[in-house]
Amino acid sequence: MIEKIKGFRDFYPEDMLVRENLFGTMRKCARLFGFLPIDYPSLELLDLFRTKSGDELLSQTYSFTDKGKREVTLIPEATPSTVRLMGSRKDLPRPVKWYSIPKLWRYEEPQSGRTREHSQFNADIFGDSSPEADAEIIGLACETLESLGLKGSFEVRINHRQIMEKIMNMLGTKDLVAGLNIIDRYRKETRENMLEELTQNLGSSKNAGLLIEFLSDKSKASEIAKTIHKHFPSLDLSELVKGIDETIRILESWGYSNLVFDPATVRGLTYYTGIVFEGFDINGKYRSIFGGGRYDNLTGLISGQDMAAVGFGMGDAVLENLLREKELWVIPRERSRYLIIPMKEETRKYALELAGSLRKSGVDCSTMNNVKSLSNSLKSASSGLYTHAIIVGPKEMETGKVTVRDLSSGNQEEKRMDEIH
RNA sequence: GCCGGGUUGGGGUAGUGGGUAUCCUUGGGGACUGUGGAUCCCCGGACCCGGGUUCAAUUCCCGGACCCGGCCCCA
Repeated sequence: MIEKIKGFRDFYPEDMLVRENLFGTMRKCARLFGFLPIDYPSLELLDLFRTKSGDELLSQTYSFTDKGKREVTLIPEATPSTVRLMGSRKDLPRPVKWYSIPKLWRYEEPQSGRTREHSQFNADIFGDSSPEADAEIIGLACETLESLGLKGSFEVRINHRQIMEKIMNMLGTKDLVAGLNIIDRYRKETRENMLEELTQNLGSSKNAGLLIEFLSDKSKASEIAKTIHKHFPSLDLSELVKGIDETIRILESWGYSNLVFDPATVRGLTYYTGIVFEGFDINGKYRSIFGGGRYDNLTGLISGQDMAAVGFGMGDAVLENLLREKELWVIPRERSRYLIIPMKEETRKYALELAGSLRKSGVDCSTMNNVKSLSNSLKSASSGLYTHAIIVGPKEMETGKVTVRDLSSGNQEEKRMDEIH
């Protein structure tokens, strides 16, 4: 027996039926918001990811040199490929709204909610820098989770990169990127470590203390201005706050709740330029369900043409953890699956003919291809693969009707073929 | 890359420095000849891998792989 590769997953029908439904919901929601599907290779030149990231990310790619001596990698994220597609089609009317559900790979130690191969629902809007576009992106993420039955089970933590940059600069940061990186670890570190690292970064323990007070002040999203003013009364960020306020107002008008302003959400990636956000389960038990933000400069780096862009990614692993916890990881109620049971040898051919015509009319069915006692046949039929059994014996052949048995209730009735669906 | 805990048929388990490795379940076959999705009978299937200690290792020791979880990092 050959083992499968570490950190990769097999999926059996009982999970695939749920997963297909999950991805179906994502596609349906994307289309509701006016996004169109794209896809791209699983393998790309490593250079595509060099552009925007440092050695750290590159060391965590599933990469190798191919037979043509090219450095290639299984794609670790969706955005660079999406941007590459965007850059090759300068004829498209904007805004461009695309979604995809690629498999992504990362060479890291697997742990809860993180595997080496996962699927990620990804959506982006290009060429629209408005607060409305930000709202559409976050709204799509929210709508997807709500469609899955998670309304009220998650919150969206929202922040803005430029707000944080202004604050960090005011507090005297010596290294903005490093500073944001420290903030990104806020919920994982002890207060002492935070204070020490931020004091180092800001060169002032007083300012580090002020910043920590601010970081811990998660508030309602509608009160961003108030919260910032409370901590930094001298700072005027009204222009920036205006945009993010508008985004939040739109989201609330669409009925999405549990939006919070969280100064500690900054996202690790360096390329974000505007709004940033992450979705978490309300108990904070899992890693982020989705995350994203505005990255107006990245398209320029990859495609040579600057373009506004905002997007998010939502992985399947954490989502599955959460759905299982909420007992929502269930095979959806769907179309019936019939098993046609021939009672006698002489009815086998009839059973096959029946299957043929049922399929022509769009009914999912299989035939049992051997003849056993009826109780044994029903036992086989009740393995969970089928919702109904169709019993055909000499009697049915004569009358032209069949006996249809509901395998969950045990009820059965005589039906004409055109009554089966 | 680092740290902790695991690993016995497909799934769940019992047990042991020595003989045919336990039980349940699932799977296959049969009896039972149109409704007991039962019952009964039969069959298949496992000690993660490598090295060491030992007369003898599934069992003890070391290493590795994989699984679960944590760190780092987060796309």
